[in-house]
Amino acid sequence: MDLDLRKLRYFATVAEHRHFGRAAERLFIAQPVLSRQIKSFEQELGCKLLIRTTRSVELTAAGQQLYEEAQQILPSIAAAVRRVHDADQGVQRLAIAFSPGLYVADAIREFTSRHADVEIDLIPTRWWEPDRPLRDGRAQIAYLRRQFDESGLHIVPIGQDPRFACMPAAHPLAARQELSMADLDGERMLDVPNRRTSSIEEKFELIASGHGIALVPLSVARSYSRPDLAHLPVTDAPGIETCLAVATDRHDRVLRGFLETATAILRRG
Amino acid sequence: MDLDLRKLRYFATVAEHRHFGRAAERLFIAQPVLSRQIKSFEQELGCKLLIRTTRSVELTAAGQQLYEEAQQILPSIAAAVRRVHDADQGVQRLAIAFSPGLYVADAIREFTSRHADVEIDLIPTRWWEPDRPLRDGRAQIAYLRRQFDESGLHIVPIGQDPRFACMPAAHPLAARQELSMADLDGERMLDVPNRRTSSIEEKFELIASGHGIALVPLSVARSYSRPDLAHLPVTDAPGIETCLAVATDRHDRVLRGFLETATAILRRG
DNA sequence: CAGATCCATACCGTGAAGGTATCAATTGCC
DNA sequence: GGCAATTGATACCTTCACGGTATGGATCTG
Repeated sequence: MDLDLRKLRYFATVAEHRHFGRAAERLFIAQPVLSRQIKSFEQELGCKLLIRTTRSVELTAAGQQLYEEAQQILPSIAAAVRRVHDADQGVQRLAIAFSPGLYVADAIREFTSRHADVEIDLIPTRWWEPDRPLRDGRAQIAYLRRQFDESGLHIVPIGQDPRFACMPAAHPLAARQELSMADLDGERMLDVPNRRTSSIEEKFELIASGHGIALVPLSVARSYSRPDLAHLPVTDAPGIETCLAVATDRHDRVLRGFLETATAILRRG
Repeated sequence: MDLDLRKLRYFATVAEHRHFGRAAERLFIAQPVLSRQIKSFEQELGCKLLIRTTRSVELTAAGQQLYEEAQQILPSIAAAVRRVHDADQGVQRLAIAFSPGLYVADAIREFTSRHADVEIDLIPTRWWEPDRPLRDGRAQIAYLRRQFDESGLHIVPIGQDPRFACMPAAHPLAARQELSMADLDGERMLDVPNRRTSSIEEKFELIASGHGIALVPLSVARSYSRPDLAHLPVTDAPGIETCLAVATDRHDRVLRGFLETATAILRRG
């Protein structure tokens, strides 16, 4: 019924070396023991894993699949045990779910500088279900763009993320204090990432070299400031609403601390 | 050294019930056995997991952490074993990595209808490292926007995804059959999709409420059609290059089949 | 054909897991 | 306060899985 992790490790070593003798040596056990363990493992699983001749060891389809699974499972178990030991040493932990569209680096940097003892787990989510890790308990906080008000979640709007126009410092508009969307009419706007740029850095390269102007959220503008680029607030651009969702059943010190930090970040602008 | 999954299951059951007797009953073992196994488990891990009095059972911090880990580990192991059994029954499997910005549903639907015997694993990636699952063996195929030519990956451009202008249905241009980039001069263009700024849904909200026009790939236009939006092909807009990356070390029938399907999809338009 | 290589089998000792019987401690009732 | 009930821990026994050594059978090599 339970998968035996020791046997899984034995199997993974044999699969890696394709050789019982060398695998046994690596595992610090005698070769006959390894043969017997693998055989027993195959019986427990109910399927053959290895095709052995006296001169070669090959993987069956099931064996190949199990080998790939083992390469996921074994390190993840080791990491889990490490986290348990950390918790035993008093390390607090906060798992934050975020969709790729949301910029969380500032809040996390600020939070970790204040709470150096708290370990952060970043859990990437699929953008169409940003609340999933929250619901299945894998995260305590989730970043969302729009407002979910589904049951069991507590939504905390942490502010409008204002948008900035990013342009070359030499651009005529760069002398202004702020802009409106009307000022940008007729400007060449970069719809990135496009065929030439996919990284945000390349985007700023393009802007700096005069290929156009882009609208970016405050947090991006702040973290990519360079002397040859100007960022101007666009007063009437629709802000991007960012929310934090927290599960209703947990309200500890760490969680409250992060909410405060995240809110403060956006407020400060 | 190896975590004992049986003991982990025992512990998880005790943690769930907070009661040795009932947990033992659920596990179909005698209560003293359970007590001894938990004690042994704590010694193996090197930390206390439970605070027991004769009338109550509580979790320590380490115990709480381990309980959460167990809720991830145990189902994932069961799923892994299922996949191994599937593989043993001849079920082929294909893991596809994709960043949220890339639309893969059409290709997958088409592929599964042709290869009903192949199980698809969808692996969401962080957009800044879309090739990660490929490199660590968790996926056989990765969707990318731009051309990575890093070592060990084989890049297959599967075509230009033509771009459509998305605008309110009431917009003057919406009556046209097709557009050129010149027609869009002076229009307010929305700087999305930008993985750092906005969800797709929000983008279409903005467009519908008259805040601008956006260029979107065909696949996105097709899957987000709504009555108040119009999508018109832009004949001279540079297409968005979509690539598939495959690990160089695997070239089986299933993988080749998917490449063909994905290419055909984009060709058909 | 002889020797080397390599995996499998046979057999043995140790220890962990499961069982039953019972103890010790706390709670609750009278 | 004392007694019964509840609950987890301990003691002791049996079985079986895991480790070891010795050896067999098959295949490749010179």
